[in-house]
Amino acid sequence: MESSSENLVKTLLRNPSSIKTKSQAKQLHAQIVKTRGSRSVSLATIILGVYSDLNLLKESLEVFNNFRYVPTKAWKSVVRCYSCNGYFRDSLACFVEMRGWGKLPGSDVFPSVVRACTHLKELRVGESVHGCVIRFGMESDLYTGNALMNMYAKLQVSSHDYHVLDEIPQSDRVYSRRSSLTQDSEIGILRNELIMSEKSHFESLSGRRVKNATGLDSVSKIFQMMPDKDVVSWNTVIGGNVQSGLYEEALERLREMSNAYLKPDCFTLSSVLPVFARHVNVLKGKEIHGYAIRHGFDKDEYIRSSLIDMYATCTRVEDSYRVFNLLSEKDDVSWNSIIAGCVQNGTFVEGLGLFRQMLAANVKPVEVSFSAILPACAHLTTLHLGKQLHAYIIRVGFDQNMYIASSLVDMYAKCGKIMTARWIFDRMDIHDSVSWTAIIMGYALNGHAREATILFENMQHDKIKPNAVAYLAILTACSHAGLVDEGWNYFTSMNRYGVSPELEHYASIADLLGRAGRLMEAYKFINDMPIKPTGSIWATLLSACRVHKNVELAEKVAKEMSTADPGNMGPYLLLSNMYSAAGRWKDASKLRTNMKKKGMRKPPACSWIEVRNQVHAFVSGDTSHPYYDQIHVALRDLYERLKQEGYVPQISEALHDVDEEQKSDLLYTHSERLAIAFGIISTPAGTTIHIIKNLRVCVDCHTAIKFISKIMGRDIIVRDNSRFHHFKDGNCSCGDYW
DNA sequence: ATAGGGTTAG
Repeated sequence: MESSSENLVKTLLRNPSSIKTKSQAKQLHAQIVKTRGSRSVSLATIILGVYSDLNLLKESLEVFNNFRYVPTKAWKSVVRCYSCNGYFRDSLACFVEMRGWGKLPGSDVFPSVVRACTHLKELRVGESVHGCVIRFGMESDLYTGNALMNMYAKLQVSSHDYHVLDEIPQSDRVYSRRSSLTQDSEIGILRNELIMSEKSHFESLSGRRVKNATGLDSVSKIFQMMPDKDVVSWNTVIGGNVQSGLYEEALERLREMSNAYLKPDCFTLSSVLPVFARHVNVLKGKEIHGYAIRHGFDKDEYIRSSLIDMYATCTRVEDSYRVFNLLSEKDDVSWNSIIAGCVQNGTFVEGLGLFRQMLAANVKPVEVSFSAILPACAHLTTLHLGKQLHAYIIRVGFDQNMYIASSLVDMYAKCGKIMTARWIFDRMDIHDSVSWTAIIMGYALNGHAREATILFENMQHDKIKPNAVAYLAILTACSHAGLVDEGWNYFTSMNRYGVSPELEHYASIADLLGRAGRLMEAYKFINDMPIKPTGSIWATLLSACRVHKNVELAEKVAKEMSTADPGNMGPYLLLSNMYSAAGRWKDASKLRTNMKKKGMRKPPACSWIEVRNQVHAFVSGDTSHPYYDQIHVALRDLYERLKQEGYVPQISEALHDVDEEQKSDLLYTHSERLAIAFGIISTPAGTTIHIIKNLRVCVDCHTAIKFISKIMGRDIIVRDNSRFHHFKDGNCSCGDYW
């Protein structure tokens, strides 16, 4: 009996990996202590190895702490065990101490150490470890190589940020943004020890990091140098390429992978699905979905989240919903995918609803959740929701996240709170082209063209090259302020900076010329464009014709427009309004009858206002609001005071063939006036009134609101469908130019 | 040792 168990112990000690459970390991340990005591260093090392391989941290540490002299193998076991249990700081600390004792690391410990660096987001430490790997000739180890690729894929900055970081010591940047450990003195000391002792890999190679002389990123470079590669290696390099936006490379790798007779698996598929989603059409995406189903991958939760995203990116949100509803367990990623899908496809209210459902389902929102939902508040101009989200963001400490900060800037700007937007912008520690563009567009929409141009220049001083969207922002600023020459200069400079103008830029210039009254120039510009003009470009010119009362050109443009975009009722509507304004009632009514025959209906003018966290909507001529009587009284009162101040209604804007009295009646039932009157009676004196309108403000309302701001001593901010008007002391920020 | 979701666009 005694000898047979002794034989078993011997067999097990010769082959420790045959121990598969905790109780087996503990029994063996107990047996050894019983028969041979606990003094044998080599036996303890074997036991520690067994515990460590089974991820038993507590047991491993008990053995480890009993050593008086720690053998190399024991160090390695503990480093591994710490890392596997998520104690990355301890793993690194142990590794540093082990190196301090002069112990030689190997392929059995590097993967864990690299993994610890990855999780701790310690790129510089990781690079030092990489240097160490090279020095010990372990770069050809499969597992170490895979771990290193994974680390660089996760921690290196993506290639489009690159120019920002080129000129600045990158270590500073990486720590200030990515590391949560900057203030952690313990790891700080650790880091310094490591960096002092192990020379950073890329510093020793070229002094240049991330990208190097070969033009390859670190991930691809390691991949190329690896002598043995398995599916994990391929998946990691493909995932890394996708993360850095190197889509072509990723797909090329995928082809090479098949040529190497390796079968793509779940990991491969969920890494490349986003590429198909963004660069190939729905059909290709469906094909991939089919492939996933045939190979049984579609039950994988990761694949499903990717599919939700893919269908949403291809504007097929219904299909996203279908996949989403199939999920048995919905985690944060699947929620965020469907929410982002809604928001990106313009169904903002649904997006907000899903966000609430996610919270109700006790799924904690992460950074991505907020940057996905904030644009919904921006587009809906629901400041109270945006503020609530902002408060939440501050409480959980996400306010320095680039994506979140940029969407907060955008949200506040779109809600007319340009100063708050600026405040957040100024407090960001790094700006990228997106955050710059958000603030520039914010100033543009709020009518502060000067500030927009200054920021546009500052952006370039900050070494950010303007891209197509940034140009669109600055052109918008110019066109809203009537800065024709500046706008034209920016437009012509685009090619010099390697940005080729697209349809939107041409549209913006056409708008710029048209608004400025240079109608014929605009007409010629549109006709001479290298791109076929669309209905919407003609529409901007048409509305310019209306503002500058050029009926002849308007008729011509309306014709062009209905050819370019036959289903659009815009031209009829505008033209009919112009006929009305010019007193050509017959032409107007003929056109309207025609529209009715074609089944076209005019969207109702609508304005809304937030009072005490509630949205109140008013349609033109609306009498259904519970406080309508008070609103009506307030409007009459206002009208009297306006008249005393010298306000004269511009009845041509009433656009209907009715007698004078009715015209002025129509004038003070416009939806924005209802909303403003309600705002005045339901908020304390002096409070700024924010109004949102779905159509452009008419000339008469614009004049009236200027008077109201003066008489009532109120700032009134009106966002119409293209910009903001800040009314103050009888003036408007648009300078009567809109 | 590997995977999915995010910001600007009249």
